[in-house]
Amino acid sequence: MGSGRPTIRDVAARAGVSKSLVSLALQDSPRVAASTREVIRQAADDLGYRPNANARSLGASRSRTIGVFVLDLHNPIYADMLDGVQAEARRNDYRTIVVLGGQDRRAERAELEKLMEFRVEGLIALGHRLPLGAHDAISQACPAVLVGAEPRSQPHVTSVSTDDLNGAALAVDHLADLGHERIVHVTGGSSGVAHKRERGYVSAMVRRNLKHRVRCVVGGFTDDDGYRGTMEALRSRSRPTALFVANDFAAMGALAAASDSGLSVPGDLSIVGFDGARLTGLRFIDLTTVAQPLQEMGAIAASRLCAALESEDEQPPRRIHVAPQLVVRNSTAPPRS
Amino acid sequence: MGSGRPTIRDVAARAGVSKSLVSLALQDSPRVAASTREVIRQAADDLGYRPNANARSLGASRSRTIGVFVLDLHNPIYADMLDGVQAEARRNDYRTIVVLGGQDRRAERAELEKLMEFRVEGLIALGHRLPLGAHDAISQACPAVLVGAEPRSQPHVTSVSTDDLNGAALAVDHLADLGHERIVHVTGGSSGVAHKRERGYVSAMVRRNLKHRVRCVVGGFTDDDGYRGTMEALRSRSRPTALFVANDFAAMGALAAASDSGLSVPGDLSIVGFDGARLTGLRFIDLTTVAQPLQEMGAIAASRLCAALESEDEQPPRRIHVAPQLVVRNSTAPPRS
DNA sequence: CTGAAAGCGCTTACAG
DNA sequence: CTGAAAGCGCTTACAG
Repeated sequence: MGSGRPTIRDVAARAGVSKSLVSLALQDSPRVAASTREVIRQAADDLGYRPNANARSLGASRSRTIGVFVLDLHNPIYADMLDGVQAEARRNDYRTIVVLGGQDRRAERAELEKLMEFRVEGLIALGHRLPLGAHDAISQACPAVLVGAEPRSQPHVTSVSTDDLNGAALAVDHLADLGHERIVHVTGGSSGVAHKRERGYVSAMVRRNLKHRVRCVVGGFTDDDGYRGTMEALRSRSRPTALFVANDFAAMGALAAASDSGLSVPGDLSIVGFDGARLTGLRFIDLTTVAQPLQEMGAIAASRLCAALESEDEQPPRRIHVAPQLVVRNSTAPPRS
Repeated sequence: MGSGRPTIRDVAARAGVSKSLVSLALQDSPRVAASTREVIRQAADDLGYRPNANARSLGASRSRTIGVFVLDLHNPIYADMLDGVQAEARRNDYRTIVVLGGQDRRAERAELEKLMEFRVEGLIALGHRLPLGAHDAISQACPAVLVGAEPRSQPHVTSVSTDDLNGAALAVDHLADLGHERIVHVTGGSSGVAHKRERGYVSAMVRRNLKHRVRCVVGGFTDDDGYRGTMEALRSRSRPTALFVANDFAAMGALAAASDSGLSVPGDLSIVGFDGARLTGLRFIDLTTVAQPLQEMGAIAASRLCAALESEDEQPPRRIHVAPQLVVRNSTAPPRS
């Protein structure tokens, strides 16, 4: 196929002009007469002409394409981020190519190579870490922005992440305002994001004069992790009345642990998650959570990246923080008096 | 950027051979001497050479790329399908470009145009319908396969879908085997897939001599739809003891409706979903469901498409059906005696 | 087994 | 405002 499709040359012939003019006209260049432009447009339409993106990239020596690496499509928060990225990229007249990570390292590298072979001009990584091998990509002068975390060791990468400290504070304040004191944190494990949420919890507890109540149990970011962490928290003699769980998946595990322990939520136990995946809004889940502005984060990343690509001079890398928002649903209530 | 990167010409110079030979060697052509090949490989490595996919597509007049249209990334079943597609495409040495639908029609068309501009050689659509405008793409001799439904009006499109009739039968048999008789179906609405599941339910009920118990209430494929449908089903004087719900999202709505009605699941009410999204395996959900072999479906689609692209002669379109499998979890049990 | 040449479909100075 | 020409980085007959 391919050779059957009309090319710029066919359009030129039909419009009775040169190829160059067709190219210019289709780019909306002001250098072509309005009337000519119309004739060319018409000819292109008549022929059902579609530009060949590959040829265009090659000819222009730039692809106007940005690569989007999605760490784990099974976590729906990335779908939201992706929506934001796509919309903003389109607005800036950039194409996107999305590839998936998360499986084995080999596949992940291969996907990244693919991006490089397409000659993407920039990279957006959605996830809590840069994809393996991204370092190469970046050092080869392809600007990158990480959405969802701050890279520890890549100061030259721009990042867009939620203010996790403040997010944790929102959760603690909400629970404390309801009258809870025995608020336990089921942590997210040892990642950077998890640590921040943990630190945020601790300082908020201190600020609320609940320093003596501070207690963390180790969890993680999966359903299982949340389940186990919660079970451990509940084993304590002075049972918590509320849990702040590191993310929504783990919070769903906490919900299950509560139920398995014969505790009703929010009657016996209040639970707050983190992330604001749409899923948590399902009636059956109905989880109070600290929502990240996911679409906005994607949009900001795309808009930054496009700006960096447009301007010639190097943009300084930045750590951009967005504000989380507490979404109160049915998993939290005042403690039983 | 771009011009800074090494090209085939740089590799040729370093290896002391012609560009043609480099091209051939990198394609693993048997026409180049093993020793030469090694020299060339080495040179390429030394330079950190990465082929330019755009140039390659243009030069070869084919892209070795297939476009994947994903209807709704927020439904996690598509992530599973996508895994299958990607793995199989890679195995066949095809690249994939994935684009997202589901928002407004304009955006959907634009995404499809993008695919065409990349000159994808084939199209895989993940969802219950072909994307708007796909008809153009297909008529332009780009073979397409639809995963997740059978297109009603496009006989020239190959499709891979679950045997919904049989799937519904699995659900009914499971419930009937447990001893249920008042099994109500909360339908998926008016789509083709929904109709098949409904028909499957009816014939299975008849086969089990439960014809007099057949009862459908209108639902849909969302959480809300399932909630409303279930509420209606429960309002009846002879309350059902079991529900077969059209998909997993709706089944989660059913779970919520049961809970809001003070009914325990599976004690007072058994619920079976359909799709087998990973989500349903979460402890807190723990839903018995008719699982589609999602990854396999994606893989089959990719493998068919690649085969069609390799062989010169037109492949006849096919309706491929895969077998669903019942996953028994904790939302079903014998009825209270 | 290897090389010189033409071509893929665009874009972009450069002239006019 | 318009056209002829060179070039983007590959691949692919065609010779040898």
